[in-house]
Amino acid sequence: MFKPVEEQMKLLKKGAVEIIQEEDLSRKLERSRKENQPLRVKAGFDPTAPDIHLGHTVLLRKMKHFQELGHEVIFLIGDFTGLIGDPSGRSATRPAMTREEINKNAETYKQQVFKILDPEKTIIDFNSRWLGQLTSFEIIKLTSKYTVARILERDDFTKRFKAGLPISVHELLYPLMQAYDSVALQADVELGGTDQTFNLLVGREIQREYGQEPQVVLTMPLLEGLDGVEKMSKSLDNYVGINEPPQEIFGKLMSVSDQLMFRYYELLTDVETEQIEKWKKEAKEGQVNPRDLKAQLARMIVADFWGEEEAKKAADEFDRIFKHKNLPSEMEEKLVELSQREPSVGLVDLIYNLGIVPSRGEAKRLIRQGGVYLDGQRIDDLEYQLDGSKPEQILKIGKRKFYRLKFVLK
RNA sequence: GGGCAGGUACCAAAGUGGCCAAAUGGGGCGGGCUGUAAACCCGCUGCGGAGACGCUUCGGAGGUUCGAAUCCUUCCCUGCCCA
Repeated sequence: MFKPVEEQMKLLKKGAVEIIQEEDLSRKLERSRKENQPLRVKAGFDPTAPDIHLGHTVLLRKMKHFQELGHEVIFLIGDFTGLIGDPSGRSATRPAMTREEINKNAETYKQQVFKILDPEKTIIDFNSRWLGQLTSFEIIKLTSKYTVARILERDDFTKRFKAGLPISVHELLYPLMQAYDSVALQADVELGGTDQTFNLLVGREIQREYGQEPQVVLTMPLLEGLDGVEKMSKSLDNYVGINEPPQEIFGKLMSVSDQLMFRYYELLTDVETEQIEKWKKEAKEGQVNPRDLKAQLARMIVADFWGEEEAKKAADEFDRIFKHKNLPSEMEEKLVELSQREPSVGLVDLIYNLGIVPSRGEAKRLIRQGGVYLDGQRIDDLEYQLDGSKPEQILKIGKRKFYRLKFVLK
């Protein structure tokens, strides 16, 4: 029932930064195959960020690989952390979340996560189930199994400590709590981002202390955001949310650099590494137009979340607007009411009043700089008056924003 | 509790009585080039105004001054050192 170990390893290694220890993983796979027992694979998630973007999917996709190979994947929601308020975000102490909030977030998580994971095969669990049961005696016992010096080895603790930034005691406890999750779940493998390496390794130590075979740690890279430099995050606004409309996802992916495109192929698709390398070479030698590769990538990713049909539509629409410079097939409509007697309105007022820009100054700036088109005609006159007797006009702001203006006279 | 250093626009950071709506860099936005690439080039980036200019801003409040981001008082916040 399980595929040969070598074949499994190949898929599992794709995109991974580190596997500690690779031999351990082979051995576990070997045994699982022999005993026909799936591996227990754990990945933890914070209950605070229910808005999933492509960065999160790197890990989810790896979980999916395990599922496809027949293993048991546990999607662990760190609700215990949420309940007591994890301050590691520093600047402002994060307020503790309520049970209701966490449950709500968990629901949102499920909806989004199952766009990638197989709902039939995914076990969702909450770590409060066991962490909430620990007695203070047991907690002390747990903390006795690790030393302060070792905890401080963790890179960000070291940095904060050296920089004189505060580290509260319970933050020191988190790696241990997370490690205990592995004990409770008897995890064979734990997945996480490279930023989690330390915590994942503590899991190995603690499992050993509790007489379990240590888990294999598999880390995935943090996905670079659209800028290609910073990691993808909502706060930097360089992300692609998986709930965004197909058009939006497609467009954002097309704006990515060629270099980043290959990276995305590696981490966000199941295209084999050899194929990607081949494309890389071909693109460099001019045999393939990188644009086409990018369009294909964008289409694959849209298809993951919206299905093949929507993806094709998004691709066609994209070509339509940017390759053939046509109007998009669907545009946001804006109703403009004008008085019968004087059916005209100043362009600046219009843009501002429709809420397209935050201030009149911004509207003027756009016009002055030649970013405003009306029915395909660039308008750079600040005084320009729109004629409301023409009931429908197309307003274009910048390269991507289109509005269908409908004038209503009363 | 004592001592010290700080809090400036979206972020970083200069400015330490008028020339400051505030240098510079990043980010963002618009334009050019292009493959809606990236890189690069140009411009814009508090609000109102076509403009002249006016108004609101440099942690909060109050004060000195013809004039304050800059000086004084006080309060709040952050970090460091000592205890």
